[in-house]
Amino acid sequence: MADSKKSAGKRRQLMVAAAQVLHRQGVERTTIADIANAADVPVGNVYYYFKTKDALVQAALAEHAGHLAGLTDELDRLPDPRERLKALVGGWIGQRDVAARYGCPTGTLAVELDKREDGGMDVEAGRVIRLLLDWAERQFRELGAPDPDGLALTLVGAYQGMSLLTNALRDPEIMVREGNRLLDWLDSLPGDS
Amino acid sequence: MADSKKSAGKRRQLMVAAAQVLHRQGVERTTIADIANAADVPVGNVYYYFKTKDALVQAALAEHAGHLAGLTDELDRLPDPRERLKALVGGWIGQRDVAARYGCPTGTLAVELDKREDGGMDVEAGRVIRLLLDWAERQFRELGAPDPDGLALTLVGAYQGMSLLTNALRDPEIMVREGNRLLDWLDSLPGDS
Amino acid sequence: MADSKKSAGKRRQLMVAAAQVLHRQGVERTTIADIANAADVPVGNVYYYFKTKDALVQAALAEHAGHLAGLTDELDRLPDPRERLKALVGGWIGQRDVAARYGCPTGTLAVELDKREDGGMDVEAGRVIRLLLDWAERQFRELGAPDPDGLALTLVGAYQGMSLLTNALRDPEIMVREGNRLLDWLDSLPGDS
Amino acid sequence: MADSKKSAGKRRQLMVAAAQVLHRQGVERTTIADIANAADVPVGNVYYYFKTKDALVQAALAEHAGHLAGLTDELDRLPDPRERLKALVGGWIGQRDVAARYGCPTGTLAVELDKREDGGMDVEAGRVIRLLLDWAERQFRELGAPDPDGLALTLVGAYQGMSLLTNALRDPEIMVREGNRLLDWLDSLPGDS
DNA sequence: TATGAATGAGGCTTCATTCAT
DNA sequence: GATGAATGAAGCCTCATTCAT
Repeated sequence: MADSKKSAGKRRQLMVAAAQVLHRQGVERTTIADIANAADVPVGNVYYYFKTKDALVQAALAEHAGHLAGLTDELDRLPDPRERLKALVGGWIGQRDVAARYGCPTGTLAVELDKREDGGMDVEAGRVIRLLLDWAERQFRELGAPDPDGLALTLVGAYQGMSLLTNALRDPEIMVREGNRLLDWLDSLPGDS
Repeated sequence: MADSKKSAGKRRQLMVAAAQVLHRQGVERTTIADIANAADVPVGNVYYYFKTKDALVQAALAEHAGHLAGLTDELDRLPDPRERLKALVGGWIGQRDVAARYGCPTGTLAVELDKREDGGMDVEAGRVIRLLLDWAERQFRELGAPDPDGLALTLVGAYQGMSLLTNALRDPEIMVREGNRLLDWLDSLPGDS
Repeated sequence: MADSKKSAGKRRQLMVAAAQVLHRQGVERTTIADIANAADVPVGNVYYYFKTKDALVQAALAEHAGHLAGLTDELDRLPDPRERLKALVGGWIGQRDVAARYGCPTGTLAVELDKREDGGMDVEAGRVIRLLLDWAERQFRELGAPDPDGLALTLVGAYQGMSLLTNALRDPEIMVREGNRLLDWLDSLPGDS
Repeated sequence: MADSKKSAGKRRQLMVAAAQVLHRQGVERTTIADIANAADVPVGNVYYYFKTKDALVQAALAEHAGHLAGLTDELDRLPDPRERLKALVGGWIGQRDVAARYGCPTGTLAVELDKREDGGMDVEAGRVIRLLLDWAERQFRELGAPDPDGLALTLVGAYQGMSLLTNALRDPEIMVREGNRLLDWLDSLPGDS
């Protein structure tokens, strides 16, 4: 059973390992060998699954997107949009230690990819961020709040900003403080619930 | 006299060039040669002014810190703390095109340096960010607002977040939108002015 | 029946594909995968038919030899040796576009194999060329021309030379010009016909 | 004195080494390290003089062109064009052992480069061959022979062909035999001398 | 001080060949 | 037999750093 998964799963293993290692070490400081080791795959074999390092980075981005989609799907089960948003923020706070150490995966990746000339990989990163923006906007809209688009921008921007500060100052408490402020803000918004 | 200036000036030239090029290309993708070229200094000569690449990065950080100090000094001439804060935000909005293309210099540098193992260079980046935090806190305090510490965190966090989104989505308008929101927010704060 | 043919046919498919692809891309720039693809055979399967890449190259050489044998057999049906030789040259001229693009298959292969250290594969290439030399010598001898050996050398040498120039200068007209000169030369030779 | 040449001469050293090693081993089988070793230069340093392996190959081609120019300059001192051409052929015969082992430098290089996709390096090889064609044509024209263009093609074609056969069959005597035939042919041409 | 040149470690990628099913 | 996957040895190239003058 484990074996039947092996072959099909190796690609996945690599994606997961890439997502994690790239988040921790950054794109440029991470070698293919690093990822191969983390995935417990021989270096040469990586190229059977991904033609270039860039392809692996893209895969890591996709992995983050998938993770995010899984998270929002989870949240969508909550009946109330305000509660969904608050649960999202709660999740951020829960990740404060990771954020303090490595920052927001998508955000830091986006920053790094932006410096590359590679065709449109930065755009790809933007797309992942937009996933979150769009989901948030839907919640605000469902809530009946005015300017849901702008509110989403504010929320996600606040998240990226507090992640960055938390990371730069190595202080998880920032995440708590600003997270709670966001929770209050969400509560203060007029809306159907 | 010209000569004594020259060598002192070369060091400065390198710092300025480093700050600019590192902001645009990122730390890892920038070579010593890139910076040397931008500063119009022969490659071999760089090492007379900076022992290692890391030292150059540090210098770039210091350059950013100096620039920031110059900016806040400028703002400090304004009589009213609320106006100072609003002028700061106005400056951010004015930089929207740079932000869309390259992000916030200090923020992106901090993100990249965090991924390095090098001794404490990430801390250094944090220090630059804290300069801004401290200045903002002083303004809020002078304004008589409650929790000036938290307000500074919110303000600077919002700046970093909106810079990141602006950059990731390549849309300067985000900077305008969120910047205006911050201006309104500053106006809404209770205070002595 | 279909199946028994299949596996025998696959070997042949690979030989034909190898001959073609190696001619076009050269030995060193051609990968096993290239040949496998051209032959529509899974990569891993190639090794059931040929132990090494070298064996495939040898097979391509044999394929060229076989092709050459088929050609001379065809020509041998002509009653007159002078006509046979002229028909050979006519065939060369007819191949001018291929020659302009890729050169003479045997000649270019010989040049490349000569650079290898591999045991005697260059000798093998020489053998294929000698097939042609020997056949030409027989025709000259049958024609009663003096020094048939030397004439064969001159004829085949001229062919290799004009192929190379045609290829290097990418000009098929060279093949026509020099081919016609050879035809005149053959006509001018004293002989029984 | 030797030292003053060192720095300026290193580029040249590399060109000469490249020309020789590439002739012997072929383009694809030759590594940068091979050339670096032959030139007694550390591998990493090669890239200071030549940006890529292709650039080195180009340089080798230029070296061959230079060598050829030197040769024809030498020949141009002879008063009679027929003698110049005969001296050229004599030189070819004199090189028979090299030809038997490695073929004609320009010809084999042209064959190999033709298989590459690299931008126009094959054309470059053609240009070197054309140098020889043009020189020969000038001699035939000066001799007053009809169709000097065609005669040059015949002469150089014969050279390439006999080099290839000599190399493929590993028999220097072919060079002697065909070389002498060319000498007779040159003598038989009507002309002013 | 100034500078072109030198050095070598390390990263990405390709590919012939071998395995496991 | 058949086949996708695995493996590791090179090869090309970049670059921080050091040297020699």
